Amino acid sequence: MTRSGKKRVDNGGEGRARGGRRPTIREVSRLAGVSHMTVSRVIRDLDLVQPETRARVHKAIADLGYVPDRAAGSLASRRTGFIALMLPTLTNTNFAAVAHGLTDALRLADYHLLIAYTEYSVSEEERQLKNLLARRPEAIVLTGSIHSRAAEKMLLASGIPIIEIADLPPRPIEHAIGFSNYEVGRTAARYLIGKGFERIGATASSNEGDVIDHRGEERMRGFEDELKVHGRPLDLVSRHGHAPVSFDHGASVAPLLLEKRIDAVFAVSDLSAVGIVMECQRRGVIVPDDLSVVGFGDFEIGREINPALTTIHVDFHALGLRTGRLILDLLPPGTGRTAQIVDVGLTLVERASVRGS
Amino acid sequence: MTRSGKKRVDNGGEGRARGGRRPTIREVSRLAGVSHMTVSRVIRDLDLVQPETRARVHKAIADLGYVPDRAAGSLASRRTGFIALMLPTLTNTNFAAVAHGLTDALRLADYHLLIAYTEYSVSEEERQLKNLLARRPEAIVLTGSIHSRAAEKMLLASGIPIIEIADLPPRPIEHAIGFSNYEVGRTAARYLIGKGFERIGATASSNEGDVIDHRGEERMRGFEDELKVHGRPLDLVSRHGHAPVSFDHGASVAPLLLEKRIDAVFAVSDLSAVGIVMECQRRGVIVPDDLSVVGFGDFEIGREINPALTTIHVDFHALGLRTGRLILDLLPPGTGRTAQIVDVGLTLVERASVRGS
DNA sequence: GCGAATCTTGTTAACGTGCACATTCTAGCG
DNA sequence: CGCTAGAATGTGCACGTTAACAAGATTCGC
Repeated sequence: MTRSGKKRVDNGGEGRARGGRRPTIREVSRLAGVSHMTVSRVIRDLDLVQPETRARVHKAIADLGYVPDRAAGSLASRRTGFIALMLPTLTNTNFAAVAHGLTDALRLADYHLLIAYTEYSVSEEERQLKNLLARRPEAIVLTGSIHSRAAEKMLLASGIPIIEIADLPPRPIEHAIGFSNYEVGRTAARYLIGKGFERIGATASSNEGDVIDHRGEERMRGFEDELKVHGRPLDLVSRHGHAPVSFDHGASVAPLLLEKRIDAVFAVSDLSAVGIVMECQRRGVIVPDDLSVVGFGDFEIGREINPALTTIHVDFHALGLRTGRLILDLLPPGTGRTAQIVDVGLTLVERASVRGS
Repeated sequence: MTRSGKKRVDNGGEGRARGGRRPTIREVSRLAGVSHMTVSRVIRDLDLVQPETRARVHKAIADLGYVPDRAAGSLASRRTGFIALMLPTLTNTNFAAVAHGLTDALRLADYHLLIAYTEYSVSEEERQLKNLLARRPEAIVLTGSIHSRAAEKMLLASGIPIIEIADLPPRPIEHAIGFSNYEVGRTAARYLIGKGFERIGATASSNEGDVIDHRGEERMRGFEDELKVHGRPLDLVSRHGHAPVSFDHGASVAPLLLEKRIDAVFAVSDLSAVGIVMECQRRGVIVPDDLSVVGFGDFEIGREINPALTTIHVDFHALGLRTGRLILDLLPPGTGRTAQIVDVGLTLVERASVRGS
């Protein structure tokens, strides 16, 4: 007991809160007349505490307004209860839906999401990743498949489950839950070719330096490859502006499409597609008679506009849920670490923005 | 030195990583041939380390792939680097913009946002709050002004800066950065009355039990009060569906508005307003000739639709930035704690969805 | 009614870092 | 050359919790 003598004696009272600082588990234990471990057991609901003791502890907790300190708990238990999530942006309702789905799956297990966003920059991803890993997340979820060398190295060294979502990389780092953006592009191209269109185009952002919408680019690649397979020219496929695309991107691209006398266009995102439709409205160009439009992402707005937007649907909320459940499966220590690759698939939703549908 | 003798000797090597566990600052220090404090200083960039020592430490960090453990750092320094942010939902680009703005302001200071969302439920807010406080955030940002008694108590007891955003409560808990939702409603009403409309309506969600869009309701209240001031009837103001409103809400509400032969309608959110405009398009009802529409929030889509939506604009990204900067001002210990109340104002943006504009 | 099993509670030592203070080293000065 | 101020680095412990194990209390079977 040599150490107790050195302790500051700034809280003579039994379990009284110390100057300004938040009460600790020991203060609760003193007030309740038990050891701090008993309090710890009550907090974590460990079921080995007698009802009356438990009640006494609960009262002390309430009286003091005690809130456990998870940082201390994390250190002792080596479990932080953090899941890291890295997204390109939050101002895209589909990505936000992923975050919601993940949270919904993890809520009961008392996990917290640590969200970072990269603005589509590979170097920013690396920077954010370093910050996130310092919080010792128990799993890390990230979008896309393009990462910096250093980022991949950090991920591998972290020793935690790594889940890439919203794409199916050819060589996933570990787990992957998503769909093939390449197939999205092919599906769109096949659909438009099947509808008998002659002058088929596509539009996306151009990739400038570090800022790359890799998944959008995959969709473009699939689209182009499918055109090639059918012996179609690629000269109507174009890239403009910087990632991410937006309504405005579509609106500003529309005149270029019309100039090229395109019959049908695939936009790598509904946002852009909606922008195109709106600009056509303004110019008296009839969609789908004069120009047919296919988007991607099945954003809510696509269902509301006139004509309603034909698009390729992916259930992003479900994707988040699924990811959350995978994490819950993976986390109990000793769980086998065979890599999971899940294709959640995609659906072409025919609405009215394509002629002949 | 009685304790060192008891230490486990599972890492005989100098600074070699221990079985599966991540390297610690002490392993780095051994490899670099310095004390752990020197490493700590290098990590935190404290400028009292000789260049060559610093280089040696950096090399050791790189060789081991060392990543500092912020949970341990938090415990020791009593500073977690967390800012808590509670939003109704993330799938609303304006709230997402707040999160972006906040992150942008805090990025350099190495803070992490801890985001929770309440789905517009007061009890869920309380639950989330308890979880958040266990992470010992250094400040907490929350939306709106309605909280449970227990939540307010926890907030006050936390001892950290509390910032309510996106509204200006009559009696803020502490700081507030936002605008008056009540004034939004009044502004909309004044505008429509000024334009000479006779049959003026408004639409919002109805509040069911625990799930309340309080800020939307404030806008409605302001709208109604202004109608009253001008001796107008309130029978065209109605509430339908549950929060949050959406495009679909507007679309399903539109027929009811048309049935009532309303001239002009204020929707508490652009999302709903856009839905109304789209449904009118479908029914051959001309906006603004047959029905004028005013929204709120200035969502990007409102600028794209035809006719473009007249709305009330608030810069949510700037609101987030401003909040971040306030936090940075507030955090250095010893900073005066006079409550800051900031009105970021609002602007009516006239576009084409109102007749006579 | 006594020993073993079980249930309940307590004791001690980590967890990995930062603070406060102590110590060593270096340069400058008379 | 000795002394001192200041720069550079080191020592010991505390931060608030949980894991592991120990010990006391209670129950049960025969």
